Amino acid sequence: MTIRVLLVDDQPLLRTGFRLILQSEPDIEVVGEAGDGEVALSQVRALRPDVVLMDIRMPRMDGVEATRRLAEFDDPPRVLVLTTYDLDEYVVDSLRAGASGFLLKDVPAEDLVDAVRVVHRGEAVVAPRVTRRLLDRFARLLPAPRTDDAPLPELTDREHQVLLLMARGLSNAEIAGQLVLSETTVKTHVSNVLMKLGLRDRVQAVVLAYERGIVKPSTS
Amino acid sequence: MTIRVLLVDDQPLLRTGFRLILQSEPDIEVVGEAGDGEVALSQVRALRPDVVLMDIRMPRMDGVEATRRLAEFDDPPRVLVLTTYDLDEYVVDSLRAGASGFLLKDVPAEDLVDAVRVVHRGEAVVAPRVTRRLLDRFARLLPAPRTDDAPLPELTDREHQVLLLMARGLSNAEIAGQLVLSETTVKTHVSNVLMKLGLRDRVQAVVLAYERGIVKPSTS
DNA sequence: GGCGGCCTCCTCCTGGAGGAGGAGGTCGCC
DNA sequence: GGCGACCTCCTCCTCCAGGAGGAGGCCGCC
Repeated sequence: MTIRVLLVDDQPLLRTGFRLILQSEPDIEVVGEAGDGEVALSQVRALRPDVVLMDIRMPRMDGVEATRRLAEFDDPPRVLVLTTYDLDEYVVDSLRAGASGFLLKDVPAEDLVDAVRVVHRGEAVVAPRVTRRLLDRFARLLPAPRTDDAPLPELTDREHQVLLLMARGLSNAEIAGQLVLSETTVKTHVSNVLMKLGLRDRVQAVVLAYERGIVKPSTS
Repeated sequence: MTIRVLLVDDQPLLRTGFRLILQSEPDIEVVGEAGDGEVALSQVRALRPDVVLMDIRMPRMDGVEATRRLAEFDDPPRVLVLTTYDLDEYVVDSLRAGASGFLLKDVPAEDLVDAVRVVHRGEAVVAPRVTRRLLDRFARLLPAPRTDDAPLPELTDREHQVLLLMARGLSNAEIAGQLVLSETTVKTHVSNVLMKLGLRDRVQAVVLAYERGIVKPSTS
């Protein structure tokens, strides 16, 4: 089983270069090429590659848009984005579009073939220079610097457990059902949680749970 | 100029293994070891390493906390986190703490020394298996372009306003005070919000507000 | 003008939430 | 054994939340 690769770049010379590199690997097969995003889409439909090496800047349809369209395919190929510059927005947009990796075009041959194998097995790879920027940006997006001035060590396991269920919008009766307890017991735990955290009601408990990162959004 | 490395792991055997791998590289020098986070901090002060290989799970002070403290140093070392499992929370917490890389402990020797060089020159590296999860998570955090376009189109301005205050933990009476309304009116708006969104009570409204990104956990 | 959407406020009513104040149980520690 | 922390489950009580079913006023549109 070879890894079927499609090359997408508007510069024929670059495609040739990549083809030479990849073709010399026994487990990789370059099944086609495309010079813009639209051709890439039809090539993917026709050739069913496993991995697409995708340039960002291309005429007609750019790599980001093409990646986005590919993500809507049944059994879509993995997309490995290749950019000349490590520009943040390209990286972020591609990622949002569903790419599995980002490399710079000056990538060493060995790293390129490694990356093809990595994305093919469902993992992801990002060029180190890009990773740094990506992590910086990621860190800024994260729930916050977490000033752990007032942690919540005072909560017992049971109380913490109840808090988590509360934070998912469950009523006392539902929590009781979930934990196989009487509603009375749940009310006791809830009361203790509120008292310990200095809160008025379960609504504030939910707010605190999200603000402190005890529960995090986007689980759904 | 060699790269000065400090090994931090509570398992001496692992430290020895890493030491052997790194020591064989001409441009890398292992200047010290530490068995927990606290020792690591004093070692960094004394030895001024360029790169710290940091385990996550350790007694006394774990790797995440140690990384966070290191970030507050003048001219802090780069931290390369090593963990046994590719657990999401560790990754995210480490990055937030300021780590420059994240590797699994079963990393091939060659990749390890590469990673040390990469973080030393200010770039970053993440294990492919972890990268996939990280990117998925990152993608969810990003300002979603289309799914967020019409999350709650049916809410009127007033209802949306009430929802925001509800999501901050305010009671009906407090919302009424805030918006200069009667409590009755607020209750009407709340009821409408719940009905339109198909929710049971304000607790679920708060959960939805956070999950849909209508309100976001903030630094404050 | 009439109609519909939105905002405002009302009363009556039920149910759940949460506090007060218990009690019995297990477990680990001194 | 005694003590304290934790988990479990009571009862009585109050109060807010939320539904049902209104009503009047404003505004834009046909």
